[in-house]
Amino acid sequence: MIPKRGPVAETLRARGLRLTEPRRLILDVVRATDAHPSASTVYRQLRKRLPRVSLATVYRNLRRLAAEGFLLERAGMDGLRFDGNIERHDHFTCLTCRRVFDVPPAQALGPRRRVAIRTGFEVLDHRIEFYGVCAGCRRRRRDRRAAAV
Amino acid sequence: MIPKRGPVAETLRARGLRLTEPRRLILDVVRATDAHPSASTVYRQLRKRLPRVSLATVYRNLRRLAAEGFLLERAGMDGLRFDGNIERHDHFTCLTCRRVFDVPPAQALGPRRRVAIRTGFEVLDHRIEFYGVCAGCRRRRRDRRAAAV
DNA sequence: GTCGTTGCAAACCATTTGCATTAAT
DNA sequence: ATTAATGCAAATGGTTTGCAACGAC
Repeated sequence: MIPKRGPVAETLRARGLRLTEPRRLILDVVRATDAHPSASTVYRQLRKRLPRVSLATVYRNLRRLAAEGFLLERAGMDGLRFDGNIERHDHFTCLTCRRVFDVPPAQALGPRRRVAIRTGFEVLDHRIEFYGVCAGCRRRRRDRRAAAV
Repeated sequence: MIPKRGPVAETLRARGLRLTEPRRLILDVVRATDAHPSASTVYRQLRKRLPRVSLATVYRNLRRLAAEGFLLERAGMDGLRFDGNIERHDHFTCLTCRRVFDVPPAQALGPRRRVAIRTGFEVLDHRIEFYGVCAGCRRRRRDRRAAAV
């Protein structure tokens, strides 16, 4: 739970921004999950705590919070997503259930340097997206197979 | 230029699909560039050759061609993009000009196996997204600095 | 001739914006 | 008191869909 006074409030204030109730709760909702929610998912969650909030406010705050570095904005195949985890990390997308999981960052400094040398580009950052079948879907697949026998 | 008869036409026919003029030219347009065009960019290009074509046809074909494996569908921060290069490869996004460049695939089998072991997920594929400043933007930046002196 | 595909227009849906009002500082 | 932020409603813009006509096979 983000307090009304604290590092978040101060950082915002220093930039002429205010920690309003909707803003505080929106950051709260996104930080509380690792499911990379969409704006409308956040909205649905938020309304439980703040029934009069508008979807426009959710959008405005998600973008603003991302711009200020409190959240990460991600473009998924299914639209805009928000990530409360701002640490460096990679992602794993389950091709079966489509869920996106956080995974600890890979040490891919090798490839990074290689790209720089090959292309003359200045490589500042990188993310790896892994694709496959998550543990739950593997189990389900296995069970289904067993049942078919 | 994709011929009316050839591997593409045959693969499509085998799946009950037809190689129509719009479809042929759409695949052509996307394959002719490495700029990861959006639907409307493809549309603009296509109309030069087929003035009566509709945007709906472009969308329908891009999705269908991607579903059939002739193109890759990519979600960029600026919407849906299509990639005519279906070989395994990674991407480099210039943080200055926003362009996305293809880069040869990195040998990241190490990280891949590591993720599998750590998470119990079955990792089938992965893509690396690199971010930084491309050669053109670096040069421009350098020139601007030189001019400022 | 069959049936997948097209063009057109309307529908859809996520996201954004204008504006009068509210609330954080 | 000042002015950023909100709720609401309307607008926007990219993407999809229904349907009659068309065209690949």
